[in-house]
Amino acid sequence: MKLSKKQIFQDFASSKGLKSTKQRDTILDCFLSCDQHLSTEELYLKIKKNSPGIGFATVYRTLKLFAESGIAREIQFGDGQTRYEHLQAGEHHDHLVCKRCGAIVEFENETIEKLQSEVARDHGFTIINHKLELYGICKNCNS
Amino acid sequence: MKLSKKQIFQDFASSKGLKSTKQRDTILDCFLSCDQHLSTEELYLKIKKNSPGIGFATVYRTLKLFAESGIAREIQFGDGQTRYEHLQAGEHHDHLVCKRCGAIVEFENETIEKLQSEVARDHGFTIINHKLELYGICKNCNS
DNA sequence: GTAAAACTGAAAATGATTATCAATTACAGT
DNA sequence: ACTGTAATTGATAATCATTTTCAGTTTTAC
Ligand SMILES: [Mn+2]
Ligand SMILES: [Mn+2]
Ligand SMILES: [Zn+2]
Ligand SMILES: [Zn+2]
Repeated sequence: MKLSKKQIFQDFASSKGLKSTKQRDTILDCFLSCDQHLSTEELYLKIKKNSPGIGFATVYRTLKLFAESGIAREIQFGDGQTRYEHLQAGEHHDHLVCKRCGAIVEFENETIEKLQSEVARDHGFTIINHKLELYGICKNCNS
Repeated sequence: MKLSKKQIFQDFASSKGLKSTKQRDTILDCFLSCDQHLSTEELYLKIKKNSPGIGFATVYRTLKLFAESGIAREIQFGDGQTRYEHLQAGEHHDHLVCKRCGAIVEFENETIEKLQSEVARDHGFTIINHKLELYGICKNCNS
């Protein structure tokens, strides 16, 4: 059976000796209920609506923990803000980004991934991770 | 015949009504004589050796002009610094980046590029540019 | 219950980059 | 060569996202 993200984070927390606090619970709930690819500030503003009192330093700190625990992935689309997306363990995808409206579409392409491995092998590299982003104009903005 | 980068920048400058200054000449010479993928600060420090007096604001401004003129490309490898690399008109390449020693290897792969176009087409996107970076451990650091 | 260690929010600090501004310089027209 | 205007420059201040600091608070093991 697949562990829930909440469970995964709890396991991570206890293995690290982190304490359980209501702030982290609040942030985790909001993060999980939110759309993908939110910036730290966007999430902070959402959280403040229901839970004023939570400081932005805590949101920054907590999102980093989510990434470390494996339930989130840090991404940057070049707009100067770090974003976080939900990460399903073992899954991977890349992104199409609309330069006009900011829309983000996810895709997976096994052939591209394979070719990347080949390129790395040809150069003696051991790949740890990669970043593939296609920037352009989306269907909506085109029509 | 292929225009030199110096020529290209001069043409760009005059078409934009930019004036010719010794600072820009100095920065252009240093940039062209330097290795690829230098950060603004790295270039600034190199320039200061021979030409103290040049301010870093000018280096920042001038590198942006180089990018605008088409002789340089802005790149970011996630270390928080913007880097600039020489750009041959019409050419394109992607990067392998060593997470241990920082080595950067360039590669081109026509098949990957084609597959990217297909992915974009399948999603109704018109691609403007893309970013493909493979992060890992290089041959040297592996052995 | 107590004490040690982790956590928190507010505020200050950081680091890369950009904007401001007064002084300098380039250059087109005389 | 002289002049006027607009571009350029370097120093400095300002931004902006993120991180650090720190004093007070909360968790949790004993
Ligand atoms: Mn995604
Ligand atoms: Mn390159
Ligand atoms: Zn769009
Ligand atoms: Zn290496």
